[in-house]
Amino acid sequence: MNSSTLGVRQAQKQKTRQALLDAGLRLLEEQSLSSLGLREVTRVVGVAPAAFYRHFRDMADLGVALVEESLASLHVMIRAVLAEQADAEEVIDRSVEAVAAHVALHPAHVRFIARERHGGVRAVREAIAAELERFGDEVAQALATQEESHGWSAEDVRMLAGLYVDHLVMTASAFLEAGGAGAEEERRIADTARRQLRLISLGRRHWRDR
Amino acid sequence: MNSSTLGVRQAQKQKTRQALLDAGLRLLEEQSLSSLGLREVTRVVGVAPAAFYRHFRDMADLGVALVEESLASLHVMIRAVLAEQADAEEVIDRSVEAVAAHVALHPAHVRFIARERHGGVRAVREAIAAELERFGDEVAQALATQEESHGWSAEDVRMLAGLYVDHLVMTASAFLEAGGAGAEEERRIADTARRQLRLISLGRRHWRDR
DNA sequence: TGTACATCAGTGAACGCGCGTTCACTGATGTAC
DNA sequence: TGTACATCAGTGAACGCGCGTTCACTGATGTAC
Repeated sequence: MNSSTLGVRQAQKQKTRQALLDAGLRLLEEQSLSSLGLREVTRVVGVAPAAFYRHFRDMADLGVALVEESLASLHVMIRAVLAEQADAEEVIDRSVEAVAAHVALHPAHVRFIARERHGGVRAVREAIAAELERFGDEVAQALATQEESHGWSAEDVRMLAGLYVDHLVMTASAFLEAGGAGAEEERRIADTARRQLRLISLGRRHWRDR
Repeated sequence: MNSSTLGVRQAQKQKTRQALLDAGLRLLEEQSLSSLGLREVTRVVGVAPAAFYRHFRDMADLGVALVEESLASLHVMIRAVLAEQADAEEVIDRSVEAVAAHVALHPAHVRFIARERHGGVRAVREAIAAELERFGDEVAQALATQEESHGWSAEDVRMLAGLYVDHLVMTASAFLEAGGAGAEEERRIADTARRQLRLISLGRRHWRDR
């Protein structure tokens, strides 16, 4: 056994751990983390309740692990959008499409973040806040390199980045709630999101000549 | 006994009901509605568990009642801000001050709304969504009468109103989380909120000449 | 005003149930030689 | 390669506990006459 291939024992342990995370995420679609029980999770996975302790200290610990998992995929999506080189209008269209696609692909992850961002478990709230702050920093860094940000203070760029990140989370959870409501409602949400981004983009363009 | 003064019995019942709501709100500062127990609430109030059923069907029912209570005070605050006649910069300053004051005065109400807006109890989520939509409509109505909205479509005005309402909720919960972090952090949040509102206001001013 | 009866907010005991945590254990996997 | 021992992921039984809900009840308040 070398460092890149895990032994059979480690591999099996990882598998069980992932099964616990998957089961937790699934159960969290219909409740909050602070009411999710350890026995519920192990029952779904099909292991003894006590096995849980081989992987997590308690449910809050599992929640923090879910934060990392949930935001990793979002991170990839955001990077892709930021990397694009196109005019403002096109970036807006692509961003809204990317958010819609992300929600369709990872609804449980998005729901978990929206639900627990202000939820009842401190450790999880803090993990989400820290991660979203890193997102904001990353967006700010990308914005700073763009021509429209010439002459902006670092604080102003960060403020705009925060507005974008908040808008992203809002739009994602709007798509999520519309999940069952049909394509009509989804189009309405996408349309509103695009117009809001256009308005913000306009404000950005005129920021210098206030 | 006439219709305006309740009998002793009715008055006592109201008092107990309010005590249950107050206790629930207090207990929800450290957990989510979906994990709050009926017995916890009655224990704090000092009544028998079974007494709960004289007032609410279950905890979700109590939650819906808390939504109405929590948003009533916010409604009053928003109306006051909207009624103001002043230049944009002044309205922004007053709005952010009003939000900060509201959070300082009703922290538990704000926390409840932020937490349960995307929480695990459907009936409560829906009650909050419906109420925030009414807020949006009201803000839109106020915006429509302003000079800057001349030539705007109703849809565009409603889109802007939605942006303001979302920003309000975001800012309120940011103030809340900063609650214990000192005046420094609060000033930073107020400053960011003001700049974001200024940028949105700029976008609004240039919306027509896109 | 006084009396007889109706209402109903709150009681207290009881129920079955699922919870989180502990513990000594088992047996497959890993390691040393 | 084979053997003897160590490790440790997962087991299964047990524990005490608080939960939501039910029920017949009590006694203060309300109503009709």
